[in-house]
Amino acid sequence: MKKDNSTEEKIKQAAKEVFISKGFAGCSTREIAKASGMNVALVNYYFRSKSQLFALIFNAAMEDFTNTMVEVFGRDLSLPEKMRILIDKEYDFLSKHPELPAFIINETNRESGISFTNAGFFEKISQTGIFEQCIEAQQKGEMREIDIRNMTLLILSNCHYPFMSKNMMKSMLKIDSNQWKEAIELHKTHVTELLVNYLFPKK
Amino acid sequence: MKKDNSTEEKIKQAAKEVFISKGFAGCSTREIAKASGMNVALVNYYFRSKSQLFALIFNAAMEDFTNTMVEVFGRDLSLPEKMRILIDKEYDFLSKHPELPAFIINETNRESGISFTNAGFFEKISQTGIFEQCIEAQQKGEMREIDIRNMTLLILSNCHYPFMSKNMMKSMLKIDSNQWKEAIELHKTHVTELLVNYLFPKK
DNA sequence: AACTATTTTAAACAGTTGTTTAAATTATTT
DNA sequence: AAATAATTTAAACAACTGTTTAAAATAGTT
Repeated sequence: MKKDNSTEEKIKQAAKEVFISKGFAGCSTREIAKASGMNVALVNYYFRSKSQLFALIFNAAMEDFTNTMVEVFGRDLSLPEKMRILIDKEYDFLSKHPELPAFIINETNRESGISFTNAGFFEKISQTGIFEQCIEAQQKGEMREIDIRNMTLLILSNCHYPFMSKNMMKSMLKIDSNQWKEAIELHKTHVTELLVNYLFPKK
Repeated sequence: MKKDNSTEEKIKQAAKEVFISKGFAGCSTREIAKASGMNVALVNYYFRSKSQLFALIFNAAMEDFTNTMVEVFGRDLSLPEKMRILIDKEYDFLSKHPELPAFIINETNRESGISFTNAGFFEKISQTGIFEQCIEAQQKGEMREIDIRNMTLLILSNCHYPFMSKNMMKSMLKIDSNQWKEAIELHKTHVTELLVNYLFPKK
């Protein structure tokens, strides 16, 4: 049937890069076609429309985006251990994919944007048993009384924002890329202590 | 001379709203013209080009964006007091302008985007004397040994991200706008304690 | 009043946008 | 080898993009 399935894959790969770095509104189908070495008609031949191709990319990105959390929460570890490992893994992952948080948040905010099926994030997190583990830890007095939503927001804020704000911080603080890299590496240790100390205070 | 200076002002006001909510790439000059009740030619008559109008809006937004920090740091207060007031004021400000952080960060990340003169942010912050106050507090042992850049990043992460991520969080956590509002109000208190406790630990 | 400068308008411009068409090419099946 | 199906191409489409033009309308000056 298919002469060369790598055409479809090439377009998808190029679309991923272009969409994530420029956003839906910031690029054209012709740009994606050129980046993949194909022509415009092929983009719509394989994916029907710019919007449908985008939805594909977005949902995959969302999957990657929430993967680490689901994976780490699902392990058999204490909460402070999970927290430390999660932050470490998030910083690792985002060092390789620094554009992802801004992409997700942007496109989620775009009017008439993605339908955002949520891809069952809440359910996946729920199935890890993290909620029960938190409630239990709170009853034992090992964890601060904090809504799980606020805990999530604290984690995401301190993991995502440093990468999203790279260019802004470089300009505001007048630092170059090397200094930023140093600052980020140091920042990870601050964030870890900050969150662990706050969420699991020693009496 | 000017028949009606409100024309220029109307366009500027409409441009501000449209640019901030849709971004430079996400809107057209015709959309701005229509939003202001004027026509396309007038936009370029008063502002020469979409880019120049955008630069005007962006720089003003950047000014608003960094205002609170400069203002609070310039007061005659202790560092923990400044921190508490700053967070309170940031949450107040961002409740009224929730789209601003995402706008600034997005446009700062856009390729061939704004020249971003920085508007002397670093100098303005420096002139408040906050750096010296931090060093002094650290020498007295009242403040944790932390680079001022990392301190800044901690503050911005925990103030900006909650507002930028509103739609994402609503979807991920399956909550409505009222629940989000409650969560944000609560979050402010968490962030305040989190940061004050970390930066100014009691021995 | 006539004249000048400023503001507003409608129309046009060249280029780009997402998408579709129909023909050409290639692969697969018979 | 012939017939069928899948893939690729170049070209076209209508709508929209930022910007400019020249004429019309208005305001200000003499």
